[in-house]
Amino acid sequence: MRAHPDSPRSSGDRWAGQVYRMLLDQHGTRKWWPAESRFEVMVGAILTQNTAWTNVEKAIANLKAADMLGVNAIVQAEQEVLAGLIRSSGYFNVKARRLRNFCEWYAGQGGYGKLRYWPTARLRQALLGVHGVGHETADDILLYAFNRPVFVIDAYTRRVFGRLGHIGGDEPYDEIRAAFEQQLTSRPRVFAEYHALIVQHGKHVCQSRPRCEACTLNAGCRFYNSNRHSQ
DNA sequence: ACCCAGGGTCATA
DNA sequence: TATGACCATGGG
Repeated sequence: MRAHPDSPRSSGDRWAGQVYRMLLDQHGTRKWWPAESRFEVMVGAILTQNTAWTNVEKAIANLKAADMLGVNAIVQAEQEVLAGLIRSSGYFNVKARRLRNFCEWYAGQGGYGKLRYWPTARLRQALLGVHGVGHETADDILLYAFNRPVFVIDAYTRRVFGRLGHIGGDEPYDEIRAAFEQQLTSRPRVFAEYHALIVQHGKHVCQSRPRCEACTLNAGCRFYNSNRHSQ
């Protein structure tokens, strides 16, 4: 966040905190990952893979209406039925299997009551071992459901910070995550707020590659609010 | 009609 | 390690 005056620094290793301030100034604080329970967060994390959140909302509403938003209900459900309920979230056959895989693992480990005591690193490895749970999904669950200080990297993060020139954008997931976590104090609340701001902002940032030098985080930038522009 | 969205897995080189 | 194909709906 703020650099200690005496801390050694190689040039440009403190951008994460500064950008956070800028985004906060522009967009203000916002509550994020709307959900009524930890389990709903976990389900949402899987359903939102490469999918607009509005489509996920409908799927979750369907699960609730069918009284199916629970570990046991999902494990016991017929795949066709489950797939039908989450149809709006896209990739419904794949995601139905992923939900089941996750829930079988989750129940098998004793649920939140047991998993809450696992160290973050072990929990991440276990989550990544669930078929259908990758880096981002695992970290979504760690941050938003388990309240662990994990910085989530998504397509918006790569785009926004790639355009700012702080990263290339194509680095491996854990490399970018490490960069953020090393620059910021380890607070889940801040990480969650930051991720929300990045997503909010990312929707208005030009997507052209290679990045345009004139595209900045300033709302006054002539490319702000345009998804695409030449060069 | 085209492009994109809060990814992940698998086959291939 | 690094591409490409595939999964699929809904909104702009």
